[in-house]
Amino acid sequence: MSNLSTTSDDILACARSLIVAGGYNGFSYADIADVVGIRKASIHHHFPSKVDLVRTLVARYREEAEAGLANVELHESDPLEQLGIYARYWEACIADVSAPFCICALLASELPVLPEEVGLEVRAHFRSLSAWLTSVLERGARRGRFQLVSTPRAEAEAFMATVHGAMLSARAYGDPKVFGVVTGPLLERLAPRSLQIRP
Amino acid sequence: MSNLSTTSDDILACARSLIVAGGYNGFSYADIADVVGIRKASIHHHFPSKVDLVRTLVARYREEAEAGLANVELHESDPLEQLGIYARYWEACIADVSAPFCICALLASELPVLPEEVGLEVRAHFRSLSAWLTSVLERGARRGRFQLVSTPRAEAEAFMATVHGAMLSARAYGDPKVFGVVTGPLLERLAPRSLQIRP
DNA sequence: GACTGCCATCCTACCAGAAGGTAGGTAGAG
DNA sequence: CTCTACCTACCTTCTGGTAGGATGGCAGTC
Repeated sequence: MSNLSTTSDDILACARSLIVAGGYNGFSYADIADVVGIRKASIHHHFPSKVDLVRTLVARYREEAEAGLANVELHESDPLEQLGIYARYWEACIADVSAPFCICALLASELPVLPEEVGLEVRAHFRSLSAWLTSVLERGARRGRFQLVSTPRAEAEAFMATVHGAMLSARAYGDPKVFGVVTGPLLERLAPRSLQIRP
Repeated sequence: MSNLSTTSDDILACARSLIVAGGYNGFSYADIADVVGIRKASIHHHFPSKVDLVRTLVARYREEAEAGLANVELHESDPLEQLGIYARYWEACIADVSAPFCICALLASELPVLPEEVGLEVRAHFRSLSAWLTSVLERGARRGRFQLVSTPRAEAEAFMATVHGAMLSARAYGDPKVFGVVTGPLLERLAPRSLQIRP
């Protein structure tokens, strides 16, 4: 039933983990070929160029992310819990070795040398994530659930930046726990104990 | 008087800006040769291998950073102002095009594919910066200048993560102002208005 | 069912250029 | 005479990418 062969997905999954490890210039078609068990040229059949590969990869990542956030919205209505689910999702990803970094955050750091088409996708993810966080914070503030120091937009940007920075620190220290140490108080601060008891 | 020729410094400065743009795998000896106006082979005279080049580059960066922080310590005794100087330093770097990213933060994102020797220097910078921030926050808390939610160490990690994430966001949005939007409230939060009037 | 053409997948074999790096030489300063 | 800084010329390996062929499944048609 799947309209895309498993090989194509394997290539994408492999490229994803390679990008997570070393960014756009940190891997080659040969690396993917080795892991997937296919010849270099065969990858070009599925993705004519490296730009094609990474662009579709990031586009799909964005879709998944947006679907994930929509799902959070669907199953949890409390803004604080929504942010908690988001933070704990990454905490889990970083704790097991599966995906210890957001590929868009990683690629954003090399934006100046990224192919334009890839860069556009990366920027779009930032806008989309920031928009969601802003809406959550806005709603939370309206309901008196959050105690915001500045505007929802600014708080959203700060939240996103801290999460991304926490990923970086966890990687730098080689210690997954750092992520939780940084992001835990982040939620705590948005909704101090006094607000924890729901009306 | 300088025990290192200007060429050597030129190479380092050039490599630095190239790394800021695209990380370890984002530049080549040929790129440096083009900019500095020298042949590829001549770079090998100053830095036998790429690892040598980047290791000394990061080592020097660390030295400069530590000297800079020591200097802050020397000229400003107020902890809040110290953090302010640090934050505004980066704000200025990002605002003009000079150095819109901390090379250690950038390199940390590609840590898994970095040569070990370079990785060690990068990690060392994180530890050193975190130690300084911790000491500043500790002192500030003792003096009743800061209102800390968690331990000085945790607050320091959060501060550092947020600054790094703010660099990333500024780059992703292509808008230097984002850095200030994120880091401004960060200081504001540590020392609320009520504490601003010094005893 | 057998024949046929088509298309997707994967292959071997190749290419040009870029990568990091080496060998060996020259010019000038001390 | 030596040492530093730089050069030309070259090497190997990797890079993303191409050309063209083998295989094999799946229509449609007789």
